[in-house]
Amino acid sequence: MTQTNQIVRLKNGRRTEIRHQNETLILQAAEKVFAEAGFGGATMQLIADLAGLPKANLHYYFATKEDLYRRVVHNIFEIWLHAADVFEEAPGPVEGIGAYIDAKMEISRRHPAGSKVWASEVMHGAPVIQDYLETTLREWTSGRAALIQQWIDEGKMRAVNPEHLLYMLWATTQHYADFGHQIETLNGGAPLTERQWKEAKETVKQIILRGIGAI
Amino acid sequence: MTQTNQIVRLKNGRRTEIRHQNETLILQAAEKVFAEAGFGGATMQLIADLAGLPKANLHYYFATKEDLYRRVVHNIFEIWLHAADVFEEAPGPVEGIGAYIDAKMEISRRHPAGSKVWASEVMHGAPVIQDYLETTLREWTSGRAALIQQWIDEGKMRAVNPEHLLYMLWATTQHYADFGHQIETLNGGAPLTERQWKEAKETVKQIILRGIGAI
DNA sequence: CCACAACCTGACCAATCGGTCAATAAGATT
DNA sequence: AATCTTATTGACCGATTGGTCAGGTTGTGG
Repeated sequence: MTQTNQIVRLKNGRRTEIRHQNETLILQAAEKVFAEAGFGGATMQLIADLAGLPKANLHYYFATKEDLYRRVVHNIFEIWLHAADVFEEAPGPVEGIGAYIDAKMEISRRHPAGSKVWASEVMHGAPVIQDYLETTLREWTSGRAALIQQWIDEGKMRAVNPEHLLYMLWATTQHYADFGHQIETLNGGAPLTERQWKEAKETVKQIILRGIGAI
Repeated sequence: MTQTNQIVRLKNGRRTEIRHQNETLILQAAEKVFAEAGFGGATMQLIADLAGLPKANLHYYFATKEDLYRRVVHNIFEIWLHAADVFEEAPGPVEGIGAYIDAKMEISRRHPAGSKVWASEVMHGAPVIQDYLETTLREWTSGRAALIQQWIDEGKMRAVNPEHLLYMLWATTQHYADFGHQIETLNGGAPLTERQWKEAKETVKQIILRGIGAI
């Protein structure tokens, strides 16, 4: 089975490459349009125009608008989830939470569109990824909450509710993507500079790490 | 002019009452639908059904979908803005920021739909309230930032970037409305209880006030 | 070179959208 | 009771939507 698939893939290298390239192109355009207009406001025509393809071509690769949307959301969810790998290996809250804040701030900076799509999906009741919330995310959360509790028991930080601390981390870091337009407006219409991003990260880390008594 | 208007209003009491009642009814339904479906996903028919009125009746009170949406957003913005009156009268960060967190958490709890509409509007580039961001909100923000800076100068709290502190306050409190569905899912599918809301408020206040060195 | 499969796309369609309008009902004014 | 204004609504309309499909092109294996 695996061998056959590999042979086919080698022989059809050109074909699968075309498919992969076009799917990526469409997914990137879709992420942008969904972020800017929301699921309801986005149209297949807009996505097609941004991708530089005829609309019918989109439906060749993605059967429905919802299928395309689902793929976009799943891609973001993966990035979102793996940003927390730094959490596990850390010896304590200073390193673990500090690195997590850095990682999530970087996601907000590098993938603002994806973050908005994710926020929008959850805000509208998670019609597409409800099962993920109930399985993967729930496990992830209780795992990290347990780790935080362990740090508390070991005297590495003050006793705070781990769940609410996690919500604070999500909220604060995600804010820089979701409300990026508001921040930019309040910043005189200009995006945050390299220095300002650094200051944002430092401020958030300082307040939270000090707030939980880790430093 | 004023006297004439008053006479007219008294004489037309019944009429203006009908108008006021229907506008309120429509605005409440619209807030809910816009929050659940976004501007693009919301339809006048859905709003009409939720309000229990024929669609044509909506257009009698609100010329266009955008007019209706604009009114919903403005209403939220007013609530949002006046929540910060507590800020000004406070002698220091413990009272000022503490009360502000309480007020904003209460808004997230009592007006989750409105908060989502506001978040959605900003997330999509504030097409309707961009002027408000550039005028009212900008003044409001620089005013509060100056007050925070004053507290810092008076030694009432540590030196942190006031803007980023404000963003943290907005993000954290608003999160309980915008991501309420996610929180509810992680809470076993049940809304936060009275006790959990209280714990959320306390955790947020503790971490932030301690994080800025105010307690 | 042929046959087959994957890829591409202009033209088209039913459904739904925001919005209009003429006709009617209800309330207020004289 | 006559008259005027406001409120109500079913029927309707042009525009746009997601999605389909037939027919053509391109790449691949034999």
